[in-house]
This record gives sequence, structure tokens and C-alpha cells, in this order.
Amino acid sequence: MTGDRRKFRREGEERRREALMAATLELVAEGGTAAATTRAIADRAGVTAGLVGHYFASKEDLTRAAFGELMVRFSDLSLQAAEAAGGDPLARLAAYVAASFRPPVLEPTRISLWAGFINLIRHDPEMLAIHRATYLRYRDQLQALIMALPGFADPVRARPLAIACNAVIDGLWMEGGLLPDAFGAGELERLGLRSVGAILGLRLEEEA
Amino acid sequence: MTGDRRKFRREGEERRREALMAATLELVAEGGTAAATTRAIADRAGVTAGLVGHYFASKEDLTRAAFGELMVRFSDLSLQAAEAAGGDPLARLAAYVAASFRPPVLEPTRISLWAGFINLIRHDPEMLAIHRATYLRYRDQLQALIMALPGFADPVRARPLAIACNAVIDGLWMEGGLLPDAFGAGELERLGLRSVGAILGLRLEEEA
DNA sequence: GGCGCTGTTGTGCAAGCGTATAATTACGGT
DNA sequence: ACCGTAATTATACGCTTGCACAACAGCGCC
Repeated sequence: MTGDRRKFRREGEERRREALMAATLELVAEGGTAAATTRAIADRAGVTAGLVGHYFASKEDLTRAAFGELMVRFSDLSLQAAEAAGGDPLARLAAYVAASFRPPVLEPTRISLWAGFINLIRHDPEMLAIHRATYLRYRDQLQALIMALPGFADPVRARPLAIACNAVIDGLWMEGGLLPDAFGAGELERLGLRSVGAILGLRLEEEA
Repeated sequence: MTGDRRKFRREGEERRREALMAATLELVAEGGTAAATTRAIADRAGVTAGLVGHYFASKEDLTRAAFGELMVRFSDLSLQAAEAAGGDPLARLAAYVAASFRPPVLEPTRISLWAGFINLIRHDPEMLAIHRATYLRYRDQLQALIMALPGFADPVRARPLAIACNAVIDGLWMEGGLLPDAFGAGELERLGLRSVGAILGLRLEEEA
């Protein structure tokens, strides 16, 4: 009668931590940080709530780890697209920009995650540090691509250009993510390429 | 001995609702939506928790009302700056852009509020509707300013330009708000003017 | 094949949440 | 002056949360 205790398998520490972080990210994407309760996370990861405390000192700790994981995992996606575009600097930049408006960078999941975590950044110094590192890394990639263009080698000139290009990409990305039906198919990508081109004084549309 | 019941004054319905909404906004700005509990809101507004239920059907209802209030209150700030700039279309546009990077539009409070509410937009249809209306209103203002420029009267051409200009402003605004110390004083405003100018093929820097 | 280590479970607790409701009291009408 | 009414308070209830802790059991080791 009382033998209904749950069966379980022992897993390595790494596997369990990853499963718990993945479950956290799924839940944040679906319902914001409020939906990522300890019990819901454990349930999603196929364990019981008590185990969460065994692998993470606190729920805050788990949240931070999951956020960091997410950022690392996605940080080089656009760069990979650029490198796949070949050796021409203009084509590489165009590919980088265009990739920001296509899956897997522009995904409903990613926007939900970003929206769920963004308010934590303002109140948790460690979260802010992760965000800062990710943002600067992304911007540096963009700046390197710009400096590879003929006549753009000066970093003092390239820095503000990279900031502005990054801003217009982020702005379009955010608006497209929050109001998907306010824009036509492919409109954001086209606008992104044209705007970045305009800021740099180039034409990127036909490069993508 | 038992006469320690709290003294109170009767206020009009409007005053109380406004006080509760203001308290909600303050708390969201300080600690995100999680900090805006019924009891904390009531405390901040100088009443007891029970009264919240008397003026708002639910906490969700109060949150929505507060968000709407906030958006209405700030929706025309940049436009006022444009109108104060006189009759020259170029100067008006420059003033509008520049105002986006100065108080009271660019304030830590506003960024905190935006960050606190942004994840609710993704899961509450009414919140999304408020956001959509505000965003489109802002963009339409920008488009009208652009169409007032000589040679930009065509709305089919002005629409994507307005979207792009709005995006770069939003992107810079967001990044500046989340990482204030990553940018020099006045750098964002200068960059905003230059970028919007580049997108439109104009020079705005010396107009502000 | 038993034993010990520790990953894992189940339970419970204190705190805080939103909200419903009865008791109180301020205030305007008469 | 007082009386009705509605604004306001105080209390309580059911629920959920994060977390602590003791008991259990899978798995490697001798």
C-alpha cells in the first residue's frame, strides 16, 4: 500500500544542473519569471522540488545560472552566419545583420526570455554583469566587422558606428518581437539592412 | 485601550484611484512587478490593503490601469519638445529626437518601469493593446514630422523611415538605460541625431 | 553479497500572496 | 443634531512560495 515512492535514477551533477537550467528557461519563456517556481522547474526537469536545493544554493542562484547559460549559448549565432558568408567584408556584415532578423536569433522564445529577464537586470548586479558582457561582446563583433570594411579601420570612428548599428538592430528586433503583426514578412530584415547601410554610408540590401 | 483603530479621511474616488496607481508605478520602478504587492501598494498610498479591492476588481486590474496611466502621461512629451522648437521642420524633428535622450523621457525611473512591465505585455492581451496603441502613436508622430520635411511627403516612403528612426531611438534609449556607464555624457543624444540623420539622408546635429 | 556514500524523495513549515467580508467610522443631507 | 450610507479598516481564509530536513534507495566498492 505504501510502496508508491517514486522511482529514480542517479544522474551526474552536470546533467542535472543542465536539465534544471533548461527547465527554468522554458518556463520563463512561457510565462515570465513568475511562472518559474521551484516546484514547476523541478516538475519540468523530471525531479522533485527538494533536489533543486541540492544543486543550487538558492532559486536566485539557479536563475542566474540559467540566464548565463542562455547568453553564452546564443552569443555567437550571428557571428557564425557572418563567417559562413565568405571573405568579402561587405557580404559578411550583411549576413551578420540579416541573421539578427531570422531564426534562431529572432524567435518568439528568445523575445519571451529576454522580456522575462530584463527586469532582473536592473536589480541584480550579477545579472547586470552577465548582460554587460554579452552586450559588449556582441557590439565588439559588429565593430570588428565594420573595421574590416575598406576605409573603416579607425576604431575611434568605428565605435560610435557600431553602437548605432547595434541600436537599430536591437530596436527593430524588439519592436518586431513585441508587435509581430505590425510588420510585413521580411520587412524588418530589409529595414535593418537598409538602415545599417545608411548609417555606414553603404548599400547592403543586395549583399544578403 | 482598544481605541487604536486607524484614523482616516474620506477621499474622492478619483483621488484614491490615482494615489493607488501612482504607488503601483513607484513600486514597480523600484523593484519590478514582484515588489508591487497589494499590501505594499496600499501602504505606499497611505491606506490599508482592503481598500485596493474596493477601487479595483483585482490586482491585475490595478496593474493595467497604472500601466495605461503611465503611457498616456508620457505619450506626448517628445511631441511637446518638437512643438516648442518652432516652425522649421528640420529643427522640429531634431528637437523631437533629442528629447528622447533627455529627461523626462530618458529617466532611470522610466527605464525601470518599462523593464518591469515589458514581460506582462507578452502574456496579457490588454497590456499588449495598450502597448500597441502607444507605440503606434509615437511612431505616427515621428512619421508626421518626417513627412513635413521637404521632399518626404510620400507616406509609402515615410513609413519605413519612421520605423527605422524609431528603432534606432528605442535601441539607444534601451541600451543607455540598461548600461548607463557604457556611454559618455551626451553621447547617446549625439548618436541618435546622427543616426536618424543618416537614415533620412540629412544632417540634424547642428539643428538641436 | 553486503555496505557505505550520496543523490533523491517526501513532508512540513513559516512567510507572504490576493481577496472576501464583517465591523467601524467619517461625512453629507435634512 | 442625528442619521443613513458608503468609504475605510481589520481580520481571516485558502493558497502558493522558497527552503530545510529526515528518511529512503540507487550504485560503486570491497
